[in-house]
Amino acid sequence: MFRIEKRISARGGSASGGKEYLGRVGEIKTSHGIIKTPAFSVVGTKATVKALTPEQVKDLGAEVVLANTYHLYLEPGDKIVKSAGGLGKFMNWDGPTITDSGGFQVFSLGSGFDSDVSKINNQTNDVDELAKKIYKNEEFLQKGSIKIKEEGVEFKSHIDGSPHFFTPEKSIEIQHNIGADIIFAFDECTSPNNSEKYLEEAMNRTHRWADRCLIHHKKLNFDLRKSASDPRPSAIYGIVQGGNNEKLRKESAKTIGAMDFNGFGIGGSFEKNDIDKSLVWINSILPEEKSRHLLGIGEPIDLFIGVENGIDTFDCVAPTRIARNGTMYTTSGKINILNAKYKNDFSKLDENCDCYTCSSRHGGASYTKAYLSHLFRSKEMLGATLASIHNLYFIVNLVKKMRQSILDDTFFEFKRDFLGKYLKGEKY
RNA sequence: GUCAUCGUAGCUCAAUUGGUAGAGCGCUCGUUUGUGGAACGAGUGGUUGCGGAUUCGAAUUCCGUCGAUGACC
Repeated sequence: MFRIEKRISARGGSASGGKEYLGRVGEIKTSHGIIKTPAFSVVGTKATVKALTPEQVKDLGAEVVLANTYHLYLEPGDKIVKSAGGLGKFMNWDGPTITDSGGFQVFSLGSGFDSDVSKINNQTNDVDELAKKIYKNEEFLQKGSIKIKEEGVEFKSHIDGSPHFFTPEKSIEIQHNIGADIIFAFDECTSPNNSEKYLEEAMNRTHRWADRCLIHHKKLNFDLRKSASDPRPSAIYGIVQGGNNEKLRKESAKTIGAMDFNGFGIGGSFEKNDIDKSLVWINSILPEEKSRHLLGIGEPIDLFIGVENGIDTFDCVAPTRIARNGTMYTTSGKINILNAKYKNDFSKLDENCDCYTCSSRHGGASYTKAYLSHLFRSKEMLGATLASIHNLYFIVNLVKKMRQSILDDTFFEFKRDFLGKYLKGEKY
């Protein structure tokens, strides 16, 4: 299902310094179309890209949508999605789809709950402070609102508090009902505040779960081929864990990489400034002929790091989430449209952007910062829509440009030019 | 004109029998990386209409004054 077209040239220009690079351009074939990689998958957790119609999502250039197992299981229920004809039909998206397994919710509703940790660790290096956090975190895991067991994970619904039990088999079953083209193995997404001992324990559990997911997935696909007149079996990706630990990351890549998955997800937490190191550890080990998805990463600088180091697909809520809250990407960095200076600024959001929000190519005047400022200040829904279109276009297109630059042998020049402007001279 | 009620942050309002002024919204700034997030955090902001009096101490009691609202002449 995955084909590599071209690799970042090791000899390509002085910027590469003759180093070997893992980055590549390729294609993933799904039964709902081809994903040209590297590609950014937009996130539509509950079978909708928040604030946008599927037509708008398509128009801004998105190729693939990622939805979430846990959320769709809770509402409206995976059986309803199945009855609707699957995720794509249900939400009126005819392109490729992915579902995440619910493994991230083990983190976000578990040790990440009610705390300010995210999967990117950008916090203190103070050893005592870290020790305190690790202690607090593991205390929480003992008595928190989720319980992690060998068999699976006990959840409490964030909607009504009702109890639910997810096993690897259950997650795969739900994902088959939802019916995305690519599904993920059920894993445990760990926190940056987990101790090494816990990371290892969780990683080994994730590996055992990966095995169970694969077996159950094959069984369901086998049944599907026998019964359906138009079988469209999904592909399954295994997930590499191991946190920010070199030994564990390598071990996980080796173990998961050796299993019979169609591709791989790279999950868990990262150190903000060391994402590239982790990716080199992992992607040097994963079989290169299979595709790799970096879960939940989507800041421009991180996307460059991912593409350079062999990531084929990404997904991230950042573009849509920050858009709804008034932050927008521009070629010269992020701006908060709610800042006072934009009230009277009648310039375009981004002079260099061709999206619906910024460009007059769409049959009218482009929207001004002053207008967007007004929409956000008065909490008008259109603000979220225009900002989401812009941010998604910005990110989806950025990755497309990276793809083209690899084809043109200008990846490093493009990276230098883009980040030079985006970070306004800051070091990267 | 008379009587009543009321004047507290930009706005709407709090403040136990007098103990030295708070909230929500707004405003300013920040955060957001497999969506518990159209969310969250921080900051700014008042000689309590004005002038007196009583008291150790007044947004709170008393007198005067200005203003608002209502009722009645």
